[in-house]
Amino acid sequence: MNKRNTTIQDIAKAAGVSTATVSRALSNPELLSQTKLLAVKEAIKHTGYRVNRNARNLRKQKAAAVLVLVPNLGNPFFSKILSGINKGFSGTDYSVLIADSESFDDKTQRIQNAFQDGQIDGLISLDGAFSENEVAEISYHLIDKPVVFACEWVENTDFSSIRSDNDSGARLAVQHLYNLGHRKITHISGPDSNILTKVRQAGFLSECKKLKLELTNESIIRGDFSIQAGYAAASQILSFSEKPTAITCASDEIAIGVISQLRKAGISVPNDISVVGFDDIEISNTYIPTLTTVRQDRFELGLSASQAMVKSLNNVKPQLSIYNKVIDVELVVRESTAPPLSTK
Amino acid sequence: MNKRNTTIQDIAKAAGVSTATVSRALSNPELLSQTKLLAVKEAIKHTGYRVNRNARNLRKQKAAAVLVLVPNLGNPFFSKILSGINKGFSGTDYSVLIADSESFDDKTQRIQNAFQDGQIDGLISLDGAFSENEVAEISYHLIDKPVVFACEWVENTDFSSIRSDNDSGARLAVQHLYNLGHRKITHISGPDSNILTKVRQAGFLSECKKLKLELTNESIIRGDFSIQAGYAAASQILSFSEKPTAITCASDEIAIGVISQLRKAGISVPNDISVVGFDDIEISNTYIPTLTTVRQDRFELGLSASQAMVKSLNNVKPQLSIYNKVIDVELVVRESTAPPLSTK
DNA sequence: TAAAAAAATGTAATCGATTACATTTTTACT
DNA sequence: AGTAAAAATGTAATCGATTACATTTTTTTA
Repeated sequence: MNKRNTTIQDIAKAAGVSTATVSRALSNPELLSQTKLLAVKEAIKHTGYRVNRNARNLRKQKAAAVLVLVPNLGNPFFSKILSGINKGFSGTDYSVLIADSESFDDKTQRIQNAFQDGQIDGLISLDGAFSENEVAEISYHLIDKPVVFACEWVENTDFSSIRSDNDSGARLAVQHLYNLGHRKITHISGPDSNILTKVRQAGFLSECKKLKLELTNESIIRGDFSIQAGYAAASQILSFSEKPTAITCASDEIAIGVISQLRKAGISVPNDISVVGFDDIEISNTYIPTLTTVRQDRFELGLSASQAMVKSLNNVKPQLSIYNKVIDVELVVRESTAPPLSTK
Repeated sequence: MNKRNTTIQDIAKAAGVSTATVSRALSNPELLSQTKLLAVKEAIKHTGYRVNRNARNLRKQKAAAVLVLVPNLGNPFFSKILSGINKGFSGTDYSVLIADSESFDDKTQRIQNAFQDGQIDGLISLDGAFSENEVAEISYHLIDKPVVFACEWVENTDFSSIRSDNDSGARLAVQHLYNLGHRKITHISGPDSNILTKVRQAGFLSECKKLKLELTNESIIRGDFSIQAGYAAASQILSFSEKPTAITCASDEIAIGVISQLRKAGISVPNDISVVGFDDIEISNTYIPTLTTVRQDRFELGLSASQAMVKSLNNVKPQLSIYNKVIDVELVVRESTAPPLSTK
């Protein structure tokens, strides 16, 4: 089994043609006569020949691979996005490399290296946490290399991005609560620097204003996206003199943390306080109570991102953000929201 | 920025040495005199030169990449394992390719192709669902190519594998319930064909026998690892004339499904029935009730697998399973288990 | 200090496919 | 039928690093 590899030379000999013809049979079959094409195909089938990627890539100066940068691979939130990305590349002959932002201290460097090493042709980043400097670095060194942001993105750049309609999502949550009769709503936000947080919070505030809901400095609690942040936020809320009747969260994890902590304090969701999450992660549909939340189509996010990347790769276009897409979100009403006590 | 790449020739010229010397400076610096080494290093630093992976790999007949086969990328269970795998390869110059078993119909073919194409040097499979034929295929064609199974594995093969101590896990769950006073326990198992299921179920049965617990044909309910399977199992249990006082599950998802469904039928966990999960996924610690479960160290699983792979890769050893490892599990006692009603 | 051994360095072939350019064959047209 | 245009095919250079083998330099040894 392990002599020398079958090469294009072998095929050429077997089919009685030149190596150029074999190569053409592989990548531009329409250039060949039926006769030769058939002969080559026959020889290929017969020997089980497969092209050597390294040789092809070296000659073509391609990597035939794309790097996916994930902020934290251990976080299950990203798995569905990855799945979508993978789907988008199946059928193409690109490989998907996955890297975890957390695992190296200079991700900009790491990205540049990967490009320079000829390891990748493009970058899909689920991580939007890049400083202005870093973006400048990337833009400068990676001119005409395709970069697509998925889920998160970086403000004021020309990079393509595929994102959920976070603004609408935040508004839908408020509207839903408003329609149930809630008038005092608190928003638990994510980390300051995060773009999703900003947009969702802005949507929340804007919609509250639109509905003429009172806003105080207790209307926003800052956290991160974690369950622990939910715990902390719940504790804060418990200390408020006038408690909200409803809470919208920047993530489902926060929502779960909040609910779990409120419950420990004897406050029932949704009887005493309603809670809306964001994302619709796996567990939301089976948590007790099941979670009313804003669904992001994570698979679609990944799929669209990879499709945009494939297009970019084929056109060898500069990174002008030709491929931007905002994906609709949807409010999923479940058990964690109900009319406020006063109206019952 | 985008002229010709800096090559080893450029460095050679700049440093006043031959290309061979530059190459040695890169991979066998100990062969060089300080003088030349320094000159080369200087030139490299100065030009920002990076080796072209395709050229190197072509010449060395390596891919410098490993394929990770995931049964279902969309399932968050795998993300922590992936994270561990990634960690294990950071610092090496191997890339990690990820593929989703679900996304192609003939995974054996896919694996072989990846090897033949020179795309990968090794395979880490989180997917243990290979038929005898498939294993034979792989063994035959991939002689001396390293293959490591992580989490799942295939019986009666020589492939390396890193796995949790599933048997102990199952036993720990039974012992815990037994100690609480439970005498009638039902196990909700996973899909028939799955190796994890088999081992956990065997552990359950064996431990029950050891403790002289009565076993009936209602002692095992077959499902899959999903929440839905938990729903279904709960419905079945509700129909039993004599209900168990405790349930052990082949996964946390099942456990959550069971709890959620029992609750809808007015049965409280742990007051009426105790439930133990398996895995300790993210949510288990915040589900209501928080879940007593058997923790698998998924990160460690991935890390060990990648370390075994790196070793195999370096030794170019055949796939004799030199690198097997069983990782300890741990029972995490939380709220979903309590003494049975009768003893209260 | 000369010869032998060891260390350092260089030359050039090599990995396997692609493709610019050259040549041959076929088709189309007058 | 003869020629121009188009299609098919071939030849050989090329992508960039590695390494077998050859050669030079340095160190060791007698």
